[in-house]
Amino acid sequence: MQREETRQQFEEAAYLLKAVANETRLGIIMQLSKKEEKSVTELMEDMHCEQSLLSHHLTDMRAKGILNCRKSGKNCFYSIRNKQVLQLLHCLFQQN
Amino acid sequence: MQREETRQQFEEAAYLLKAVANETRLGIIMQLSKKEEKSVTELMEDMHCEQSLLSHHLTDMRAKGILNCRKSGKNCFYSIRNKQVLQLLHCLFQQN
DNA sequence: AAAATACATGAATGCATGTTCATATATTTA
DNA sequence: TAAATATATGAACATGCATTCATGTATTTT
Repeated sequence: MQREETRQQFEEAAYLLKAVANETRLGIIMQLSKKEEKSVTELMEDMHCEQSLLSHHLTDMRAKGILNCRKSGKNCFYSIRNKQVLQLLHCLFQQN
Repeated sequence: MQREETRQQFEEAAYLLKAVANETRLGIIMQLSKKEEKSVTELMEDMHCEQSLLSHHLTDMRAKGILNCRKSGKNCFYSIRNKQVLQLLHCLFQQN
């Protein structure tokens, strides 16, 4: 595919898109866009999502640099690290 | 997950994201964002992408309502149908 | 009408992803 | 210190997706 720099940009963009191209993940990002940080339990309740499934997604998005995690006692507070996903979310849900 | 309307919005958004979350597909969209419409051969050359692979992606994106196809003689001219992907592309590659 | 061109299709394969279930770990509370 | 709470992890499985190869089909050119 075209110039090498462009190709790499596409690889990176595709990587990011893949990392969020999922209903549950978009839900997580949406929730975290509303409240700086939320615990897993909080997310579970907001989203009616099963603990284990949520945890897998959170762990994975964290590993991919999309989310941050702050531990505090029994809780784990997640927040958005890669701000580009916020723009993406906005772009997807803007009301034109 | 949250209110049903929101859930559905997320499903739709995830569907769109999945449909473009791929290096080759982003390349196609980028090319088509530069020139209203292009034939498969033209895309092949621009992208150094194998015919069959390209065709699969094109067919699929067309089936998903992202691209349009206009036949003319031996050629098939593809163009962008779902304009939202242009916004997405712009969002992904804007230079801040 | 035969050959060439442009594109699509389908099978096969391998890898990635989403989900569930069971279980582990760390922390706190009783 | 035992039980409860919050979260993570890993195996297992099913499904999806990207890619390649071989071949099909339609159109055009010779």
